Amino acid sequence: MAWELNSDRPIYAQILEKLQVRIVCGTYKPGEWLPSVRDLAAEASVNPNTMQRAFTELERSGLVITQRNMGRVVTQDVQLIEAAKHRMAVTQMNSFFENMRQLGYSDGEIISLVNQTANTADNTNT
Amino acid sequence: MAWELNSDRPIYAQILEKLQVRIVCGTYKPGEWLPSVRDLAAEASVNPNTMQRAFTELERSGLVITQRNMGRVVTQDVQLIEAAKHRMAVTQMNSFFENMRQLGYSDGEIISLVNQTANTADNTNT
DNA sequence: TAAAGTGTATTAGATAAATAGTACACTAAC
DNA sequence: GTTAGTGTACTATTTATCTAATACACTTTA
Repeated sequence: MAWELNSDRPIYAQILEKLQVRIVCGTYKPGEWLPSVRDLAAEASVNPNTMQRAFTELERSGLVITQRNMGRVVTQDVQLIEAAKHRMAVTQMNSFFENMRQLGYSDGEIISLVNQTANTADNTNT
Repeated sequence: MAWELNSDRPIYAQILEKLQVRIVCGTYKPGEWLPSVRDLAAEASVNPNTMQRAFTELERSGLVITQRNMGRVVTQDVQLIEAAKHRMAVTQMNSFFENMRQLGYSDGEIISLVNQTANTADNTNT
């Protein structure tokens, strides 16, 4: 599983986002036990402290529940997961529109460009 | 003019992007003299060294030309500016699609959501 | 009981980024 | 010539992040 961490943002923040994505997109399923902090840190080639910090931040969203001395599980509250997914999508949408408008594109142009991009097959490997 | 710098990324990188945007969207027009490093630093509430670093990086794109001991001007090469604008738009589009797909949305759903968001009037102040 | 595996906490060191303060060489305007 | 305003360079300090290396309390399992 690729983590693809780069150095232009704090690593713990990148890990936090990736964990959120994996939960809302179903890679980690509701009620499922997560790998241990040490294992995930090794998988991501990162210090355990860094992974721990990412989880500490992730706790607050309620998407994972820590069962001390046993591990962590993904919440079984599918509505909470769906709400997080929706919230992340809205954030993506708004920042996308804001950035495109700042570049000088009208909403019509944005829609047109989105349709073009969606109809292009080879835009997944950029 | 609002700079809206936050701490989750290097400040010089954020400034660099904002300067690029201001050039491609016409806030700073072709051939126009830019404010001095010291003035811009004061305007952005940032150390002059940080603003200087942003400009040093910006030089490489060719969007601004430094005339030593006199100041900096925006390039008059409108094709270069247009190319930069297009490149930034493509980058925005691709990362947007990548992120939305990772969240589990199909291209059809993305297009639908984009249309909804564009038709919503109050999404500029989020 | 003993061992292995959890989350968690702590201390120390390394690195990058931002700030602060100062200085230099040059140009334009007075 | 003098002064003000450019870009640029330099050192030192502070802060945040990441790493490294332990250590502890607890649960599960053998």
